[in-house]
Amino acid sequence: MPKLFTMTRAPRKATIYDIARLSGASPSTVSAALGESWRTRRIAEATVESIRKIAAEQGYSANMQARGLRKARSGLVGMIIPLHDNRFFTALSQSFEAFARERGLVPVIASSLREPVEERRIVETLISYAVDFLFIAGATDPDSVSALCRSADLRHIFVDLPGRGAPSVVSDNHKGAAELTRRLLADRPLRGGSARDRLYLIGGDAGDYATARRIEAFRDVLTEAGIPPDPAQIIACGYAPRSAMREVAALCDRLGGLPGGLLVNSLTAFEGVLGHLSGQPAEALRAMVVGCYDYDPFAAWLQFPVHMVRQDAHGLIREAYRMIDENVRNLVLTMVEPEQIAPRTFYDSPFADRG
Amino acid sequence: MPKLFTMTRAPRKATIYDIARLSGASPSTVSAALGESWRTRRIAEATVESIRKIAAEQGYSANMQARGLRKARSGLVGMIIPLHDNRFFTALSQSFEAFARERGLVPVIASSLREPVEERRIVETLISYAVDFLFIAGATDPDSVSALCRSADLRHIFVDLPGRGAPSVVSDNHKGAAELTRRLLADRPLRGGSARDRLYLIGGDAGDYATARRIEAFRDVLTEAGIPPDPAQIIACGYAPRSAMREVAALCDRLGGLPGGLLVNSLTAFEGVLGHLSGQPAEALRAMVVGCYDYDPFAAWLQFPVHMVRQDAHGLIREAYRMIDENVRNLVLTMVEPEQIAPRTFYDSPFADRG
DNA sequence: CCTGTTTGCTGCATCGATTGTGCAAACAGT
DNA sequence: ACTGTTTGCACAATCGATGCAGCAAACAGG
Repeated sequence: MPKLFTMTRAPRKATIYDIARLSGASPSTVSAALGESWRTRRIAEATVESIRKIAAEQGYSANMQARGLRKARSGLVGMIIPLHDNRFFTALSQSFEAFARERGLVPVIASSLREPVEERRIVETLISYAVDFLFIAGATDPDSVSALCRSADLRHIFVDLPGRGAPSVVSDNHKGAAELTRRLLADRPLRGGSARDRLYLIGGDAGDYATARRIEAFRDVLTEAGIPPDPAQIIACGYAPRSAMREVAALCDRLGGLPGGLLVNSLTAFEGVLGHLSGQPAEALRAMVVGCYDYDPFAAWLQFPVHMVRQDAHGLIREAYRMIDENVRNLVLTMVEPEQIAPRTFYDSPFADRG
Repeated sequence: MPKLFTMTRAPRKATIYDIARLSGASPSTVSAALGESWRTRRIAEATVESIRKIAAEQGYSANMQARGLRKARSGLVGMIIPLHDNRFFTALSQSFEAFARERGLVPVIASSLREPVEERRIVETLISYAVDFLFIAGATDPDSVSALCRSADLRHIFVDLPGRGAPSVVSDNHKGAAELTRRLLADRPLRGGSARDRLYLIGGDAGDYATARRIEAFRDVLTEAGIPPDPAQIIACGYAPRSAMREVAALCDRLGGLPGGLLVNSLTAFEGVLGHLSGQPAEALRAMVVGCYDYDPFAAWLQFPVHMVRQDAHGLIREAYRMIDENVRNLVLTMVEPEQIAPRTFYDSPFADRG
């Protein structure tokens, strides 16, 4: 069997100067021939052909650093997400990447882990690399990010939470949460006869835009239903699984058992909630209604039914790209509708043929 | 309230030439002062201080395209994964990113959707951007990727599946699957009295390295246990949820009911399996043992217990970085041990304080 | 044949940072 | 005071691609 890979060091990558030498043309002609500009620069079609042939033989590909330096744009496009380990954000990533590829751009996805310092560092880094535009999903401090981007003249769009410094595309959190709350109440009308006979919202950060909207909707719907919520029914304890687990345990302690209903505000919080709930007897669980803002295919099939809301990640990203394509600069705020997913439903993602 | 953002176009970003002008020093001195080389270039500490002060005031940050062009490296590091929408791969992403940041590098993560053509395009693009090294997780054609990388003198490491053209770091799939199979058998010794009284492996591509190792282990353990498997017990129907759903439905049809046990070979396949299983009566489900290669926090709490295997994504990536750091060039293959996760277990990820 | 236009290409400066080389001024040694 | 070393910095080339300005040759029109 032949040795597949020799250890011979590859010769330096071919440049337009190499192709120029080989083809007898000048570097500027080669550049034009390999790019789009050969027509306007009146390079003979025959010349273009022969140059392209040689370039292909040499396995030429442009040095994007040089091109970027000259053209002051890189072909890179950035997106900031809080973390990779969450279905909603990975759905954003997947769509962001797909649309970027469609346009011949290279997506750079960075996760901030919701750290303001990290967030700024990432933006500064992406600016250093001259990304052509930036999508910001889940910034802790949108205004400061906008200021940074503006100072570098970098186009940016806020996704999932609105900023005051650039166009924004957000989920209709109020509508999604209102509808979810209604569904939970329809399932079991928790009129608050006792503290246990109530619906509790858990998880998220009340300072966050999305969470704030959802809490608002939660309050509105309960109030409309004639059962205005007690502040104790809203437990915005952050997104970390651990803390949600602690809080739901503490709640059960206070109540002397499971609450009548739980609206969990994020998948990560739900992971924690689950850690506690699953220690509970099955019949107790069945006596409870549970909802979760955000959809996860596995969470759809738990021991107890879970009403879920699927945010339209693909739609959010599509809208954001539309704004880039149409060069929208004003402070518009586009809403994208989320979708209610009934318990035990098989949902096919836009990348369902995936592996 | 003051207008937060004026529409005044930002002045062009400051360069070392601007800083040079402002500080009275030469561009080369500025470059040295702002970098690491000022000591060896004998720039007076006082000069360095004053230049850095001015640079900070001007919000200077280096143009990475120019630097990259000159130094022939970019500070970008690439990783290819099949897709974002899967816990195992996102865990790889998260760790890849964390280690990159630690080293001051910018991670570029690209998903190939397991398309050979896309895969090559991605590698070529990353080469154009002069990424400093590349991790390849889940290539469809490792040898061809290696050839491409070698032609550009690009260091690369295979992760999760071994390549013949570069060092590899892989999970010990055989061990993980063997142990999982044993656990399933311990739970319910399926001796194959009838076709229903058997363990079935479903999902994955028998041509894939990981799947092949797992199938091997599955066979080995059953054979050891004195119940050599029938070929019909191995259904490598790919990774797509839809196809797993079809296949498991077909299997149940053939058997006239649920099989005694199911070892699902990937999370995406498991999503599909679930779509079918969940239509089944609860007591039928409880009569079955289920295992899944790969871990998902929600899958841990389904209606029926699921034995899972958690691959050590963090460990895989750590090893891969170690090889880069230590400049390993020979064709080593490092194994990282996966971990068995008992049903209904709360597992804390390395990024558990996340949001 | 002579002038004006079009065609097809080359030369050169440029983007911003890095780095090898060179060169004064300061300083040390005798 | 005179030579040799060290210190501190500036100059200019360079990385690879791009695009403006310009220049021969071919060609058209009279």
